[in-house]
Amino acid sequence: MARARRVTSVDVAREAGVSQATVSYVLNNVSHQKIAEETRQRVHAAVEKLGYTPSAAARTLRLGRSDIVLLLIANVPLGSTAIELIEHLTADLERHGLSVITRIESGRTVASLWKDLAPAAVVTFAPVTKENRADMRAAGTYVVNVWGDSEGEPNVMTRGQIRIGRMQADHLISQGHVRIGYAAPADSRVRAFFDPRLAGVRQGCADRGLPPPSVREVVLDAEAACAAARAWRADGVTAVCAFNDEVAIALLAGVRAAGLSAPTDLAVIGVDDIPMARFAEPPLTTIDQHMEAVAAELAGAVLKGLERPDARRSAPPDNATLVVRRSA
Amino acid sequence: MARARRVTSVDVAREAGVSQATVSYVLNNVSHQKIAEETRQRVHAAVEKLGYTPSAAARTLRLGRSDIVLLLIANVPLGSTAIELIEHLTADLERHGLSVITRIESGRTVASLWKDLAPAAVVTFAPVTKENRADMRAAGTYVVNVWGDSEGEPNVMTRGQIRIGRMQADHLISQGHVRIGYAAPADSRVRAFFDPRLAGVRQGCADRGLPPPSVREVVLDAEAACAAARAWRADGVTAVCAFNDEVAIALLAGVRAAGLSAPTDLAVIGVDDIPMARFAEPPLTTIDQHMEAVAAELAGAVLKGLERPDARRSAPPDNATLVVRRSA
DNA sequence: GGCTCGTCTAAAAACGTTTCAACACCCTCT
DNA sequence: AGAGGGTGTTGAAACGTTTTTAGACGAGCC
Repeated sequence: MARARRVTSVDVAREAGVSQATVSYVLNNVSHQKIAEETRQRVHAAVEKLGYTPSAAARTLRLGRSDIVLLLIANVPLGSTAIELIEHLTADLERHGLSVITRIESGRTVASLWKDLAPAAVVTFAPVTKENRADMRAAGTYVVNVWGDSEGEPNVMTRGQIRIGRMQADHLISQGHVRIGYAAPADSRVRAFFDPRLAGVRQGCADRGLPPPSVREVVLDAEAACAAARAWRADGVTAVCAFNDEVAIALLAGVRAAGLSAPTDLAVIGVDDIPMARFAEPPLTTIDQHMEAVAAELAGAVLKGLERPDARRSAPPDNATLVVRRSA
Repeated sequence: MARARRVTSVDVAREAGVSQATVSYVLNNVSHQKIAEETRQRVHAAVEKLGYTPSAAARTLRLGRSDIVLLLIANVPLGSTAIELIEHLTADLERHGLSVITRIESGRTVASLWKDLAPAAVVTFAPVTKENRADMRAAGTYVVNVWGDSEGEPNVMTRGQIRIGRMQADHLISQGHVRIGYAAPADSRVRAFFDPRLAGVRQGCADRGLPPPSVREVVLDAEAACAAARAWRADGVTAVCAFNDEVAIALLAGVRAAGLSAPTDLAVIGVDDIPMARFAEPPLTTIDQHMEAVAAELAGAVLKGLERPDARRSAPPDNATLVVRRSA
């Protein structure tokens, strides 16, 4: 038995007793073409009756562009926070007819995939070379920078991430700490988020007239973390902002290993509020990001870039909350 | 300035002095059509010279199927193990001209995305309804089941995951434990991997004539884990296989909270060897999965399903290693 | 009535592939 | 000498959209 032929727009046209062109006009809500209300109804009825779904391939071929938004993600573990962000972003854009697709990237294979998909937009959570970005733009793909500072190009997430660092610093300072440390991740793949957060901490210190934070890398290893804790103590640092909860937890382990205790000897604050933060010894004080707000901002940027009429860019003021436990 | 026109196969044909059909035959290595070696060379030279890349959209339109492999992932945190699996799978399939794309799925929107992409294959790390699977198959998409038991349909990963559970049990038994427990994850979204691993543990116990494992859910919460630890002790259980390292670490926290100590009162073994396993108190004994082997097996299944000529299915015998630390 | 004008619909031309059917050409066989 | 059978190549027809261009129709105006 032959595979059932696909329902095409010409079938719909026949069913509705109109031409293929009219079907297209109706379905795409073309503005420069007036369609009689009654015709419109008939077309929609036919679509419904036949169960018509347009062929994305044909559409892409004709338009030279698909309805796909490509999310490039670095090959780094994705915590529940990241997953949540992706999910909200997917849902938000889906609502506007855009299909979000993610690609875990380690190498330089972006180009070929991009050519294959001809996506409407690319969101870069992973590093993309400047020339790749230029190529994409030249071909009409809208590129949203999330990764790194992207050499002067605007970066949507930066502002929010600075605020996160700022909140960390503010909390520690409000507890009376004066000499602040910053625990950087050893994994360079997460620099994208690390830089702005550190900037936020710097800002926080500067605004209160405190010395800039003392930055150290904390490897996820007990001895290394222990050494770092000791070094900070030796510098007179009494509280540390950690890049995220994982780093914070490793550091807490180091603190214990050094025979010190948190928060009296060294206070520690993380970011993300991962499930395990509760089990840390002591339970970890941290910053909980509101991913639906972050996602909404990102989705807004994409829609604005695509010049969708319904793109309303609402800057979310409250994208994070402080969760006070016992470590700071 | 008008956007530069795309280089098409007709340009290549003109440059090489042959017809479009010939270009297509050469580039696709069509078997039923003989091509003179000299012509073949000319075509390749022209492709090179003009920098021709075929339009995936046109190809998809014509063939009704794209070169995309869609990875459906549950909206669950992806540890480095999972990321590694995805990366290897991507690389493996890329080598065969297939583009891997992942989709983080929480809802039922698979269908629309699938229709848009017309992927060659779908790999389900997330639940997909039976009828969705049937639809896809009917449309010619090859579906690789990874999630759950999929109602009798073959599942590529099951065998390997059973082996993981088996290894956990074997280690504990070799240490002299007789009454074994199984710490199940509270998150139902990971059942796909949970069921077969538990089956492996059951098998291990049965083969040595031991009673079946006592299964308890361990929520990622200190008190809950503490209660679970006590309950197991009360049942005479002396060692527990945890679904993964996170569960194991939570359980270890529970053991400490209960005033017990591992491994003397309760031995614990995990799966995955996540970075944090080293910091657990005591350092966690666990199973390290070899993701390149697992990915290779998965890639083999996909290629076999697509009937690619170069699909060689090598069953990897050694997909995991025991990492002995101090918790068991 | 003839004219323009506005509103609506339709025919047809792309978009860039793959593949069927046909065709030249040369060689061999009867 | 003509038929038959590979070889290597090609023209043209799909695939399912969107969009341009043109046309039909009725109404209003001189």
